[in-house]
Amino acid sequence: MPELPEVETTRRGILPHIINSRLCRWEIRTSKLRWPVELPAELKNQTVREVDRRAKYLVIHLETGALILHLGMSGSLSIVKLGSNAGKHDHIDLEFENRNVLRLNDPRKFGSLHFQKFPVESHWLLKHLGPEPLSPDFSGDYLFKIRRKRKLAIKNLIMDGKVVVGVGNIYASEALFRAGIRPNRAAGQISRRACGALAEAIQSTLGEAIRAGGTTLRDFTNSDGKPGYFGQQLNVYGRAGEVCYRCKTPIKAVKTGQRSSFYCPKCQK
DNA sequence: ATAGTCACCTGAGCGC
DNA sequence: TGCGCTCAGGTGACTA
Repeated sequence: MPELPEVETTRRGILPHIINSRLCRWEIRTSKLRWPVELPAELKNQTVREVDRRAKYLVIHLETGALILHLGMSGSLSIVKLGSNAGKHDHIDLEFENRNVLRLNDPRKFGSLHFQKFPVESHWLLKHLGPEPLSPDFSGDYLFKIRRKRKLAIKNLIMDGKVVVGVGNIYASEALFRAGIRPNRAAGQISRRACGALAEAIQSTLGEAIRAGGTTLRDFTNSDGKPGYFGQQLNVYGRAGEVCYRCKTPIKAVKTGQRSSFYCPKCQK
């Protein structure tokens, strides 16, 4: 269930349970995820130095490199006690010397796990990623510049990881609502002013969602402690036919690319 | 180079 | 209860 805020919430949730602990063994029950999962023997007994995030990838720094983990569409991580029974879609366990087990569950198997020696950014999955939305590298001016001559829908542009990372289908619709821009407007025709509003909307939407996810961190080790957008107010996503909270106009749904988008025809132009 | 489509996989929900 | 269809939070690979 992961967009950037969920991945960030997961990062903060697992961090205290594995940091400074040694990875003593692992169990790969299903290696057939998005790409074959195979971990080199050299990882054994390496200590977790840091748990980081890049885009929607969790980056678990060890001593000679890092694990790069993606949750795909349906992945989730939990911390369980050594020896606890694995369920149907519990594909991978990473066992630590403190008897904590980091367990990956992923029904649809779109997730992935790789190991990359330092420097981690050289990994092919990370190499071509655009700026983090919450970093100073991402701004209205940047968006304005990069959007030139682009004919695709603005929603597709902000969901392109080479442009900016971490904006998934839900938060793309939500950010466009905040900025007052229809999802299928051609990117190239968005004004400088609107690009500024959109960059801010992306940052505020993601930032608030991270803060909302943070409230569930305490329960992280419970398998049902699902952090994320269910607790949070969505203005348009999934609300086709219901009325806009702001103006009472019915929310519309459209397809942009092959994904559903939602918008208020009055608040968004 | 860009834009659009397909593919990977499982489960839930719906109409019949 | 069962069948078949559609849809779902992601994203690399492929095609035109």
